[in-house]
This record gives sequence, structure tokens and C-alpha cells, in this order.
Amino acid sequence: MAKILTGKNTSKKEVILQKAASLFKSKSYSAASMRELADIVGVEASSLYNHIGSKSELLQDICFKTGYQFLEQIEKIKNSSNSNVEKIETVIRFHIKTMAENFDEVYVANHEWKHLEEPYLTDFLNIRRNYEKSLMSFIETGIEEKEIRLVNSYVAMLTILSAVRGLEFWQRSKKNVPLQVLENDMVNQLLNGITK
Amino acid sequence: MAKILTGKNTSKKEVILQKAASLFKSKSYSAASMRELADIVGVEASSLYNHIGSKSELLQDICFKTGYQFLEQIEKIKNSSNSNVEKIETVIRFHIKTMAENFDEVYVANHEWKHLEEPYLTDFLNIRRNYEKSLMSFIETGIEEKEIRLVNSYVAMLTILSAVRGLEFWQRSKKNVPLQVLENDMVNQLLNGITK
DNA sequence: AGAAAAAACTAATAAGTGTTAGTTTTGTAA
DNA sequence: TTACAAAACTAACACTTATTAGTTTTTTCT
Repeated sequence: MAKILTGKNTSKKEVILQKAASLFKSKSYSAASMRELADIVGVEASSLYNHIGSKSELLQDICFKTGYQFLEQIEKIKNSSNSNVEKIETVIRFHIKTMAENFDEVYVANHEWKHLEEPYLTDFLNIRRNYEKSLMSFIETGIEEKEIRLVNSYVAMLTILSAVRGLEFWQRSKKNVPLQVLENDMVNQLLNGITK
Repeated sequence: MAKILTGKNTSKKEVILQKAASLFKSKSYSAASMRELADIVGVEASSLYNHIGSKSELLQDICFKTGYQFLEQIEKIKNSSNSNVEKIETVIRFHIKTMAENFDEVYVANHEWKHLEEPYLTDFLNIRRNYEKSLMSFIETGIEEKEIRLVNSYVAMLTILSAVRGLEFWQRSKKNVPLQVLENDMVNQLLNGITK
């Protein structure tokens, strides 16, 4: 018994999950093979199965870990006493921070979820729909309370979430644009626009 | 000789391309098989090769057709005599319109380009970088000419392009949110924000 | 050291991959 | 009708896929 630890404090399964996320990100889930993953982990493909159930289980783990992470956070924000605009701002900042810290996993959850099998696919989409609803309710309450102009809350939610998702393209130019500038500018543009 | 026409005015190659775009969109390039595509076209897999060169050529055709379409449009906008803010607005509206009209192809170009082989991958990324540069220059000139607040032009460009790309999620709720509302609201939010 | 469990290995399976060769059918033009 | 080309077909090739079975090595605990 006794989980073998690779590295500091991470089980071998966690190592595999992390490398899988990185591989799925760069090659996409379907184009990534278990042999390739095994190579990266430094083991034969069949040995992976001592630690994981299947390839699709890897995808499930990545997607749901990320999904619940976001869902949990938005519940916290919901119960805070901030104004609605502040709640939206917090959502945007959390997205950017989480994306910067867990890039591979967030990327995979955003892009490869469609390869989930049922019932996981449905479950995942429900999580996402839930999350979207929460953000929309911030916008709608904000309109009611005169913090926000009268806009279509669905479009505003879509615009915000799409914009933050776009951070995946930022990766490359980390040096040129510091995270703080990106975060502040994006929040500002989404809430206040860019015109004078 | 004599191109056999399927449908009205479309060659068989065009039919294949269109169905390939739809298939690549829903299953992703790697997970889509030529036998599957053949089924949809109504033919045996090997027969496809009377009309196309290879699977990867299909992806190339889709990506570059879309890429040049956007590049061409932004060149036109560049040469117009509109203000910079108007130019940006035109870009956003063109994105939304093109996305609504050619959804499959735009989606594939946005998501599956990474499966392009060299030298096409490099070429495609150059097209995209070019496009991004043009949009950035609208923003920068807009700042110089006091139309636009002092923002980081890279972040603003990223925010705009990411937001419009997010239209892929809109598809489903076409009925609830008409295209005009979406277009106007998105332009408005990206340029003027949503706060009061 | 000896026992037990964990995790690695080799080898194989059955199914699926893009693509080609060779052949037959279909459609067009003389 | 005869000729020719376009486009369909069947069959096969050479690989790659995820995964399992069975075995051996490594690690851990007593």
C-alpha cells in the first residue's frame, strides 16, 4: 500500500493528470495518444492503467475539477455583500487568475469537453449553464438596481465570458503585457468601454 | 470533363468541403474520420479521393478560405475614411455577420487550425497575426486622435476578438436573442461598457 | 529476511485510421 | 453506337488506437 509519491506531495495519478492536461491542450484530446502520454510520464502505456481507469476518465477528471472550481467560486461571490458591478468584476478577475494559474486544465475544460461521454457530457453542460445563469443574475439585478445600463443580460454574459476565455491567446506575450495590466484593462473595457 | 453539379451550382468538391466543415466542427478534426465524412456525403470513403487530395487538404481549404475572407475585409476597412472607432465597430459587425452566415467554416478555422501541417500552420498564424495587427492599429490611432481612452491596445484587441469569437455559443439560443440585438449590444459593451 | 502489495514490463487483441490500386459503373460528346 | 473520361466501387495495405492478460520487478511493511 502507501501511495508512491513522485515529486513532493503529488500522487502518480496527479502527475498523470497534469501531464495529460498539458498534452490534451497542445494536441487536442482525440489526437493525443496514451502511448504519447506514457512517454511523457516516462513509462509504458499499459502501466498508466495501474493508476487511471481510462483515457476518457482523464478528461472527466480535468473537466469536472475545473468546472466545480468555478462553480464553487461563483457561489461565494453570490453570497458576498458587494454591489452587482463588483460581483461581476470579481468574476472576471477570478477567471483571469485561475486561467493564469491552471492554464492547461482550464484550457482543456474549455475546449475538449465535447469529447466527454454521457452522462458526463450532460452533467458538465449543466454545470456550465448554472455558472452562466449566476453571472446573468448579477447583470439582471444590477440593471434593476440602476448600477447597469439596460442591456440584454445574455449578450452581456456571453461577451464577458468569451472575453476572459480569450486569455488563452495571451499566454505567448506574457512578457509584453503583465498580468495586472491585462486584468485591469479587461475589467475596465468590459464594464466601462474604451471610448472617451 | 464537365463538372458534375450536385445541388444547384456547387461542385462536388464544394459539397464535400461544406460537409467536412460541419463534421470537423461537431466532432473535431482528429476525431472525424474519412469514412464518416463519406457516409454523410453518401459515398464510399475512397471515392472522396476523386475530388480531394487528402483529409488535411480539407482543413487547409477551410482555414485559408476563412482566413483570407477576414483579411480582405479588414484591408477594406483600413482604406475607408471612417473614424477609428467606426472602423472597430465595422470589424465587430463583420465578425458577427460572417460568423452567423458561415458558422461551420469560421468555427473550424478558429478551433482546428492547430492541426494544420507545416508550412500551412505558419502561414495561417501569419494571416492571423496580420489581422490582429490591423485591429490594433485602429485602436492605437484612435488613442492618438483622442477618440479612445489610453488603454493597452493588445488587451483591447484581444478582448474584442475573443468576445466576437464567443458567438459560437450563441447558436443555440438564436430564437431568444435576435442577431440585431446581439450585434448592437456587443458593439456597445465593447466600446462603451455596461455601467451607468 | 520474508510476505504482500504496488507498479512496472512484454505481448497481444480487436477495431479503426488515411489512403492506394485496380476495376466497374455512369455520364457526356462525337 | 462507340469512345473516353469522371466518379463510383471493392479490397487491401500498413499503421495506429485504447485496452487487457499475464508476468516480473520494485517497493513497503512486519
